[in-house]
Amino acid sequence: MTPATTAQSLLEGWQRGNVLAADCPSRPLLAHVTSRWGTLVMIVLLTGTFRFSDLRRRIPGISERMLAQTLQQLEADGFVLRTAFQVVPPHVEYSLTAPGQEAAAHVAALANWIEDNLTRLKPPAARGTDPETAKA
Amino acid sequence: MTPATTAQSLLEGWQRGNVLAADCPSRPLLAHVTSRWGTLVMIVLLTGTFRFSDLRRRIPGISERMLAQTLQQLEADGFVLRTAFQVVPPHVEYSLTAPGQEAAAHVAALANWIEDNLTRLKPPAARGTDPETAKA
DNA sequence: CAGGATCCTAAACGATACTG
DNA sequence: CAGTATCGTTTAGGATCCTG
Repeated sequence: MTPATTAQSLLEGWQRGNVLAADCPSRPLLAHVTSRWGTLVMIVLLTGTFRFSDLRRRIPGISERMLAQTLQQLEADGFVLRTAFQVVPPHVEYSLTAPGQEAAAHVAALANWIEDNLTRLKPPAARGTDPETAKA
Repeated sequence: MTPATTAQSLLEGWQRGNVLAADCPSRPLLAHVTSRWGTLVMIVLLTGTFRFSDLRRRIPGISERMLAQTLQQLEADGFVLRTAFQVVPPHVEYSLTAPGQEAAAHVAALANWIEDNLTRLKPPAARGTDPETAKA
């Protein structure tokens, strides 16, 4: 850590509009939104407001821990709005903020593009034997 | 491996257009393109054709291994075109395929959106003390 | 120059048990 | 119901050395 960590010096390290810089503030945000579960949570929330359990059911394979963690990140980032009703048993609803909806739209656009263009990419045969799957 | 692995039976496991299914074929593709370095490689390649060393220099912080691995994945997926000239010393050029450019455009759009909307998301104070950074 | 091989650390992830 | 705490496993990622 350098002695003079002023706003000025911080700005010197990365050019504005450069996601490539390792210390670009947008990197963690991008990471959260493009993370394994972050992507799916954003896509699901794009379709409505849901409770914790609803989200778990709609995202097959996600664990409680990962869902909670992902939601907290996205909330801290300002993508997700968490609304807790003070009742017992607890009732919490999750939805997208206004910026969250815009970001989610981009994420969904990418996901949809990939689905729609699967055949233009590598042929099914190649996809079946890629290193990821065949590593066993 | 089930006895009848027909196209039909494969289609039964996941509904078309559902990235949420754990076994959706688009998931690995999405994962590669949204991976830490995959994103950056795609964005850089969107601006032109580059050699291995060029890419390393343009993506600060990436290691040889990760660059090689990322490029191989993206090539296997059909996003990246690898052109090797048979000369010594070796000369290899990387560029985006046609579908790769479309995919990269989506990735870049998301990254740019985040940069442009940083201030609409959490205030700088919150970003400075998020769990990721302050975990030490 | 463009990687492959190897070894290692850190982080992500998952399962389970428990609590207000 | 909506999480937290803890633990163990798996994977991503990094450093280094080596080769065609």
